[in-house]
Amino acid sequence: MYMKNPVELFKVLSNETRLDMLKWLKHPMEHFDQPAELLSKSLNERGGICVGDITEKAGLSQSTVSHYLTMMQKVGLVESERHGKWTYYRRNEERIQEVAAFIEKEL
Amino acid sequence: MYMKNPVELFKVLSNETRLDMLKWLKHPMEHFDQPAELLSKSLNERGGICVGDITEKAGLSQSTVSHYLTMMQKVGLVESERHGKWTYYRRNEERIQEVAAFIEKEL
DNA sequence: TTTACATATCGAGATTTATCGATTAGTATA
DNA sequence: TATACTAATCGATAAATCTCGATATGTAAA
Repeated sequence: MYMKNPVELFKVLSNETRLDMLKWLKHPMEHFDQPAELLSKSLNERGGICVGDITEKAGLSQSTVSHYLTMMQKVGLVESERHGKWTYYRRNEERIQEVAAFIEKEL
Repeated sequence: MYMKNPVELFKVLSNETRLDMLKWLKHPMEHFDQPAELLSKSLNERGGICVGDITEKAGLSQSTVSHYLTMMQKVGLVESERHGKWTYYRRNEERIQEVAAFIEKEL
């Protein structure tokens, strides 16, 4: 079981907005339903959502949201992919299951 | 799945000492092995450890450790039982498994 | 090659958490 | 009941986190 720094991970998880973001990214279609002509902007081929859309949904500043996403990426909860001007973020489901397994067996 | 306030829970988990305490309480015999004549002070019938012993092990002040244990109890990670002058704390294994299940299925 | 736009980073003030020593509250014993 | 001891609470300071606006960086289009 690999869990390098549980404290950092839990710090990232101890914020309402960041938890919301994980939830939104779990079901992007439900939370980011846009007109069809905008879908190509919002959703890349693997379901990632761009920072701008997440910012709008979160109701916080762009800098804060970008910072949050970077934190989440650093502990492996999400991964990102840049396409042109946009950076798309999506959940790292494997990592999330690792976290669950860590708590179940090692906490 | 019952998880009233995940943010509070994760806040409690985002501290090295509190994580250590959970680990110590998981295997009390390994971490609190005392001379036989002191066992009755250290261990109550269900494996709880008293605040004094945890304080000594943690290397923080008594007030801090008591505060930490109270936090952990409030989110259900541990439970306590008072016997005379001592309050014995032990893990709430059911709750910990609930947390794992929450992350696995709902995060 | 300017310009425009999306995201990332920086610096700072407000809020929250960590941690202590001192004190208070319970409990048992002399 | 006076004393001693364990744990909980209180008040305060230091450290960390939250969050913003401003600025910088990267990319595409004019």
